[in-house]
Parts: sequence; structure tokens; C-alpha cells
Amino acid sequence: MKDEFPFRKFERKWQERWRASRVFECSEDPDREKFYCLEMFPYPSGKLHMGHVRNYSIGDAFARYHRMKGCNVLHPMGWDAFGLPAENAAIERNVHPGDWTSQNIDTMRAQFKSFGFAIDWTREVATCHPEYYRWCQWFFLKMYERDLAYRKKSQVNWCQACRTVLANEQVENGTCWRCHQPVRMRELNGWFLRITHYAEELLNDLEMLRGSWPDRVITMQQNWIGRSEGAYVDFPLDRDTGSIRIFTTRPDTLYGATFIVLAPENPLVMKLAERSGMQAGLQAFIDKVRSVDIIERTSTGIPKEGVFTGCYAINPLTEESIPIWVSDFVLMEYGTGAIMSVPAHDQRDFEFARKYQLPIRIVIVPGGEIPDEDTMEKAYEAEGIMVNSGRFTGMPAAEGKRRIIDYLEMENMGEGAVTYRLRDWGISRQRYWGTPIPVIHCPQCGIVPVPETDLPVRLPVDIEFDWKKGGNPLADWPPFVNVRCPRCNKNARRETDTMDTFIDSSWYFARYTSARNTRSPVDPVKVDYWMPVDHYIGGIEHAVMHLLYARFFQKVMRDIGLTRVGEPFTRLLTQGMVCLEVLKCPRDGYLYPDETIQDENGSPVCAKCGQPVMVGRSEKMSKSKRNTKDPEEYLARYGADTMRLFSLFASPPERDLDWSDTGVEGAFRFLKRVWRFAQDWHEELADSANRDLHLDPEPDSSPGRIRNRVHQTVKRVTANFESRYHFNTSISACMELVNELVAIPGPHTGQEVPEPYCDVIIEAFRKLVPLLSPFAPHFAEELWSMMGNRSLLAASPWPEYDESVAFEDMIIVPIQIQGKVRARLEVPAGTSPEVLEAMARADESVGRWTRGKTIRKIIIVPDRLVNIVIS
RNA sequence: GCCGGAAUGGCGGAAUUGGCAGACGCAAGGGACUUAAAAUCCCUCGGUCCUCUGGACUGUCCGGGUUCGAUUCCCGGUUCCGGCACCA
Repeated sequence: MKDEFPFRKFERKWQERWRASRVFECSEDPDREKFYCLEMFPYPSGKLHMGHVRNYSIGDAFARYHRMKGCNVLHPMGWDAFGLPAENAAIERNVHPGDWTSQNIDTMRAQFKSFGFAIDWTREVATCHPEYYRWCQWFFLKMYERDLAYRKKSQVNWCQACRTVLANEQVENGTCWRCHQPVRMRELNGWFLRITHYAEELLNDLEMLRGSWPDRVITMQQNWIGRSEGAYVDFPLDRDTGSIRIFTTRPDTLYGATFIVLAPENPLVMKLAERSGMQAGLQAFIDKVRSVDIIERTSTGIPKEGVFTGCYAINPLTEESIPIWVSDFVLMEYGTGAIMSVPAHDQRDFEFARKYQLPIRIVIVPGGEIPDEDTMEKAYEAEGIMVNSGRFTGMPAAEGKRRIIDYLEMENMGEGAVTYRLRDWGISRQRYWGTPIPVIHCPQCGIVPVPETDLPVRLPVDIEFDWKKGGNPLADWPPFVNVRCPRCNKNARRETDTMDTFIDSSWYFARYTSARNTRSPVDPVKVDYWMPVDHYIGGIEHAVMHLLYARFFQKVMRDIGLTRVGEPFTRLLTQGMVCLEVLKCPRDGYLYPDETIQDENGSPVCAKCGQPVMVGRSEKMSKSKRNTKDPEEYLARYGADTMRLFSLFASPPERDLDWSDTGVEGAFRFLKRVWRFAQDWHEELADSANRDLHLDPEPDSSPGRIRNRVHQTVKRVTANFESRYHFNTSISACMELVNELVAIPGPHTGQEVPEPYCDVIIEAFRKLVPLLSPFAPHFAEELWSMMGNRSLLAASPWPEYDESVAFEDMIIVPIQIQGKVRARLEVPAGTSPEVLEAMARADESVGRWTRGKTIRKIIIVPDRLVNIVIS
């Protein structure tokens, strides 16, 4: 059977050869250029999904290409193995989270292997292994020593459904990022990492990444860090001791500050209430604010509510007494939880002042005229000249800012300051399946860190627990909780919070460089050889959280002397989602394709109720929308190479990919076509590897043109790997070449092999097969060995191209008249403008268009076009 | 509201710096092979029109502009996607 395409057989064969030859295992070699290629490691959720297939197909193409280019490639894999779904599975089906996780890992590892990814499996890590998470604990202790980890009571985002705390980044539109239930505020003690200590550096270093990270990720991180420059200003209380500190970005408007507003959570509120005797009213207001859920409270549209505290403060510059209010629009978490209100120059303050009839004073004007404060319709927020501002009157606002800050500092009334939107990272989770925080609470000594020598604090795996009960089972497990204080040896209590799993994924990329090291998280020599990651590939959903935390950890690792590298990821590629149209029945909701049947007109109807099915637009594949496709099915039917090829061909990596069964079929057809062509030429190709080729056909002969195309294709595919990463066009280029090869006469058309073609075809295959290998590695490896190569293609050099052969000798130059193509000239490349002009003027069809007209101008771009402008 | 990104045939997409719009693939239609089907191969395939083996006009979200020439650059707008959203 000549036409048979035995992909199942050869895919298994090459996977086995790669494994046995250990070709993808690597070690440090200072003499070779290193290339660290990494895709974001998966959460072991059960089985691979199409998003994984795409992600790892992209990364694998890079890894294979750079290995063939001669780089020492590190391409590892591991498991982000702690986290909530494991506990949810435990609750649903009463299996231990650890068992559930390790089964999933086994399943998914096997799947990875059946895709033939070029991975160094000796470096595999799983974050739930004590050998891994002990170093998460170690990092925690190091940070604790350096005051980068601390415990505080705070208002936290609380998800009732998950019974845990969420970081701000994990709250999406007021709902939990995992279960999408509303998030409530709750006061809780917990552990924090002082990421704000690095805010400035995390912001500034983004500039180094510009150009090699997507702009939008840089922008998102900038917005998230949210630097603002301004000043703290102290407003003394009127007829009382003490003062209120506010933060403002507009010290130049200080003379226009006519009232103060406190956040409802600000502890000052109740103190002031006591003085004014207005406790009842203020408490009622605070309770009312608290009762509103976070979604509503943080939505911009709703009108601002406020209450007067009955107390006054002194504006330090005007020395006037101004009222102190409380309102829900002021946030306790930002700045100082108190603001000065300048209604003339802040729209929100303006609306508030109008609503409660508070005074408005203009202190900045665009020109000379001062508008009427009683009739103005909105705040003037732009730059201008200061008025009504004492000694600062007449200054441009920008200068006034500096001068007022200087003055405040001189008079001890405030200081210049920078604040950030970024908050410290709350890492405590009231959950079982995570890294235990290595701390002991002693009634005598207080908080005592677990000594380094006692690490890891093992998560008890033999825990007996009713998973359905919810909450954190660790807190109810005496063997874990009851310990002796490492300092005084008296009875103490172990911390039962576990770490946010984002800790685990904040340094795994460094661990891969020294995966089995038992003395420290990373070996300093190895980590500095491999780091930073050269190509990091993953989903855009990690643009802020994971990538910001990882950057933070990298800087901490640097500062504690583990590495010299300060930024972990040199290049970032954010791949798009895998999408498919959704099917929806008006009665039964989302449907799988096999839950629909065709009616007599061939339109899809719901199999259950017979109603017409709406075909919705293409959306990210998800179980809840029932628009998923199982990679396993396609793997069995078409093989790994076809899936990989399709995933890369259907759209460029950063864009969304629409899954298409017929598209997969197309990729399969292409591979079969090349296969069949190779079989037809078997006699010529088999064991041709060591043959000397005579490659000197006339450049403008048919075989000469084939050579030209071959070398051009090598050039195009190579260029793509170096700069644009649009593998869809790389694959197109290979397809075009195959189309040209198939068009020549030969055994596949039932003809004799014409003499001049034979060596050209052999050369074509020597180039084409390696070009395809990053996309369809088993297929390429099989053809490579058929051609008589003894060594693995995966370890062979990337094909070279000869610029002089890739060079196009004859070029078709279009002739335009008034910008419209009217004729074409076939000329040798590099034909001079003079000759082109003469040829264009002499051209017959040009004459038809120019007859009776005056030629005003002729624009000539050599090798590109001729444009004749007529009057 | 603010900040990004996108918009090209029936569909996914291509067009390196302003220089032949629609590569490559999918779908569709026609044909060959076949008892038939599958597989494979060949042809057509943006739109409108004409005197139809050719040719004209038009066409890259819409409206302007710059230019000999704009999918590409500039200004204004529409729609969609994403992020942030009382941040003082």
C-alpha cells in the first residue's frame, strides 16, 4: 500500500527514539549559546484541552528551531499543582486532593508525551511536592527576615463560596475570579508580602521590556501599579489636638480646598463622632455603606452619599476652618483614606459640593478671567494660572505644585510623596491544598518563624476530614496545629493559613534550572547560566497577576543573592484563545454538537425539544458553554503532527484561533500530500543523504526556478522564527513550495524523472523536511530517516540558504498609469530606472493609455513599479 | 468615563519600509477517476457591468486629508474585543 500514511506507527516510534536518546535533556555548557524556552506550566485539571495544545505547540516550535540552530536549549515542564479545584473535587467525589492531583498529572504527562513535545522531563517539578514547596516556605522566611512579609488585620475580599480570601487581582467586577460569586468585605488577620517596596522598580523596569513584551501587557502593568505623584498634607483639627493627613496630586489647588472627606472605614470617623456627639448618625451611615455589596459600591455611576461629622479642620494655607465629611467615594485602601476636596477643580468633588451646598473656590484659571463660582457647571481640571492663592497667585500651576510642596515641607505641614495603586500582596488562604505558611503562634513569644532547618512544614496527607464541611481542615487537625514553640518550647499553635498558589508559580521558572537541588531553591551558577527565560509563552489572562508576581520574586531572589538576573522573561508571547461557535437552544441552553439533530431543511434543532438551535458567535472554548473539543479524539484520528500543524497554521499565535474540523482535515491533507509525493519519489530519495548533488541548473530553467523557490522558502521560514513568529505564514510558504514541486513531471504524474530535476528534488527535500520539523516533528523525522540520515533530525542543523540562489533574477514590474496597473514588464532584477522608463514608454499597451496625453511625470522604483502620471 | 487593540472575499487569514489587495488554507460550484462511495487529481471562485479565450469600473468598517500611489501615514467618526474604573 503505497498511499498508506502510518502516522500512528511512526509517531510512537520517534517519541520512543527521542526518549531513549535523551536528545532533549540538557546541561550547562558555557561554550554554547543557551536558549531557555518556556510555556506557562499547566494546572493539572484532568486532561489537556485545546488551549494547552496550542500553547505547547507554539513553544515547542521555538524550542526545536533553536536547538537545530545550535543553541543549548532548556525546555522544561511541570505542574502548578496546588489550588482550589483539587479541593472542590474532593468535596464533590470524596477523593483526596493529593490523589486527584497526582492522577491528573499522570494522565496529562502521558498526553504531553503523545504530542511529542521536545521536553527535558528530568527537570519536571510539581508545586505540591514537599521538595518544591519547602522552598516556597524558605522564600517566605527570607522575606519575613527582611520585613517583606508581615501580618496585619485588614479588610479583605472574601468569597463565601470558596470560603477564602482573594487578592485584589483575583476579584473581577466584584466577583470571584474562579467561581464568579459576589465577593464581600471582611476583616481578617493575614499575611502580606511587601510588593509595594518594589513598586518603583517594577514600574521602571517595564521600559527594558518595551519592544519584546506586548505593549498592552506593559500598559496593563503600568496601570495596575498606578504611580501618582503629589503630596501629603496635614490639616490640623479645629479646636482640638491632632490633624488629618491627606494625599493629593494637586497641591497647587490647596487654596481651593473647602472641605475634607474621610473614608467610612477611617478610624478617625468615630473619634470625631464622639467629639461632636454625632455617633448615632455616623454609625448608621457607616453601616449603610457596609451593607452595600462591593459591586455596587465600586461602580462609578451611582450618586455619592455623604454625612457631616460635626467637626472642622484648618486649611494650613488659608487658615480657614473647613468642615469634615464622610463619604463612600473615599477609599480607605488608597492614600491615607482621607482627601481634601477642591470642588472647583475636581469633577467628583464639584458634584459632591453642589449636592450638599458646600463652598466652591476657584484657584486655577486658564486665562485672566475668573468664572463665577455660583454658576459654573463643571470643575476646571486642566492646567492654568493660580489665583486666590496668597503668595502663589500668578504662578503657573506646574510651578505652584513644586513651590507649595517646598513650603509645606519647610513649615512642617506636609511633604512631597508618591503613592501607588498597587497594594501589598495578601497571600493567606483559608484552604488545605496549598503551601503551609511556616510560622508558629506562641502565647509567650508571639509570632515565631519555623527555623529553616525544620523545613519543609509538611502538609499532612493522612488528614481525616469531612470535605463537605468546607473551610480549612488544617485548623481542625490537632496533629498539625499543636506544636512546641521553637523558641521557648512551650505549647503553641501552628499557622493554618496556606499560601496563595501564585507564590508557587512566581519562581518555578528558576527552579527548572536546578530542579533537584536540595541545598537551596536554585543553584546560583546554573540559574545564572539559564536565566532569564528567552521566550515565555502563555495566555494574556496572566498579564497582570502572574507576570507581576514573578517579576517581584525575581527581584527578591536577586536581592537575597541567589541570582544576578533582575527580570525573569526577556520576551513574552501572549497567545490567543482557542474559540468555537456556541450552540444554544432557547429552552435547554448551551448544547454540544451531538445534542443537536438536523430537521427536514437541514437546519440544526435541539435533540431534546426539537426547537431550532441558535448558532452563536465564536467564543473561548469552555465546558460551561459546551463548545469544547477533546484533543484526544483528534489525536487518535489525525495524530499529533496534524493537530500541531493546524494549531499553528490557523492564525498567528497572538490572535484567537477558531477551531475548525475541516481546517484540521486540511492540515492532515497537506501532510499526506507531502508523504505521498515522497513515496512516489522513493527511488530517488531513499538513502540519498550522502549523495553528492550536481546543482547547477540554468537559473531561468524550470529546475532553476525550483531551486530558487527552495532557497527562498528556507529564508522566509528562518526569518519568521527570528522576528515575527507568524508560523501560519511559515507553513504557507512550505505549502507553496510543495505546490511547485508537485507541479513538475515525475513518478507521481506517471512520468520518468527528467534528469535535471532529480538532484534538485533531493535538495528540496533536504531543506523542506527540516523546515517542517518544528511544526510536524514525527513526520519530518520519519522522512529524514527514509532519506538515509542516521542521526536524529531533532539534533541536526537547521537548513541554510544561499542568498544568490534565493535571489530572484527576473522580476515582473507593473506599469501604472495614474496609479492603475495597465501593463507589466519582465526585466532582470536591478534594471536601471532609465531602462525601465524607456521600456515603459515603448510599451504598446502603455501607448494606448497615453496617446494624446502629456506625460507629466514618471515615478520609477527599481524592481518594484513604474507609475506614469499624465495630465 | 479613561487606556489599549482590532475591523480585509462565504470563512480563517496574507500583503518586510507607502508600491500588482486577497498568498496559503477552508467552504462552495463544476469536472476527471470509480459500478458506487471514500481517497485523489484538475478547473472556477470579492462585487458590478460589457461588445465575454478579453476588458471596464469598483472594492481592505465609514467620512475627510497627505501622496504620483494608502489595507499601510494623519484627522474625525462607527462597531467589536480587552484592561482599568470613585485611585484623590
